[in-house]
Amino acid sequence: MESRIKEQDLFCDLPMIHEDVVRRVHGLLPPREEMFGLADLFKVFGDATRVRILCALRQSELCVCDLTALLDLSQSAVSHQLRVLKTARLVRNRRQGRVVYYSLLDENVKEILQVGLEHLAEE
Amino acid sequence: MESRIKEQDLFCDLPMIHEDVVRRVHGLLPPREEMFGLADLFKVFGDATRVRILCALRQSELCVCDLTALLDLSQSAVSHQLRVLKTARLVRNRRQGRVVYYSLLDENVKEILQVGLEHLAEE
DNA sequence: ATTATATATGAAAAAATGCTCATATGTAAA
DNA sequence: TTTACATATGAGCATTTTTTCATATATAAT
Repeated sequence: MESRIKEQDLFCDLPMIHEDVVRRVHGLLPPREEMFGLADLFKVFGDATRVRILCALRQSELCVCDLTALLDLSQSAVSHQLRVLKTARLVRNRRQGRVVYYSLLDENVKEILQVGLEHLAEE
Repeated sequence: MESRIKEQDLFCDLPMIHEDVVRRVHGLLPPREEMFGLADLFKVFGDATRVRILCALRQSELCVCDLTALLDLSQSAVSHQLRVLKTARLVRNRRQGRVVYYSLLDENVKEILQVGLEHLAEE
């Protein structure tokens, strides 16, 4: 993955650096793990197929077949992406007979989509 | 990229599909372009290096050299990612002499980071 | 039990992404 | 104008990601 910041690496060897600012910002950064987690979270949102799935589930619980119909993708591709979404804990599912229904896990997921959409609207 | 949804593709040929629900959800989906734009937006947030850059810029305007010092990356890598961030209109820059300072473009970017961090905290 | 159907999954192809290296550009100082 | 330095960028490589294809699993109906 990536190596830890060592103290001697905190500042580059160039003369024009703003040491004081860098040191202060470094102290205010979220923990490393948190930033990596944040990137991983957004990464899941960063795919058109998954966004479309999430937007659909925002309206209603849907089964895999429903989603396959809505998106122009193979059932396999949809299933694979649903697994990604479930692993990331953005959706949950329940089985009824041989049909598996998916829905958004919580309001937070809706909110993230919402903030993103609002950002796009403001341009 | 991806082909348009044709009317005959709206429903798959399986018998157990919930036609009514799918049709309703289809009408409520954001425009195709918007969902693709949303995915592209989150894609930019979906990388640890860029998230770290954004978290740093959340605290203060910084020059490329500062960022290179904060992250354990090459100046080239930082510059490349800054270009991605700028193209996505998440950061802006100003030149002062030969130093280029970067900062977040607007409050919206902070907000997106914030919502993401809050989601992580709720687990 | 056998067949049908909805979903899941492994492997491999295909596509996208991020980094490094070398080098270019732009500005300032000598 | 020559040199130095901060930043930018193109090309190539390595890695990751997403899709497809074939097939497996799970449940229901016959």
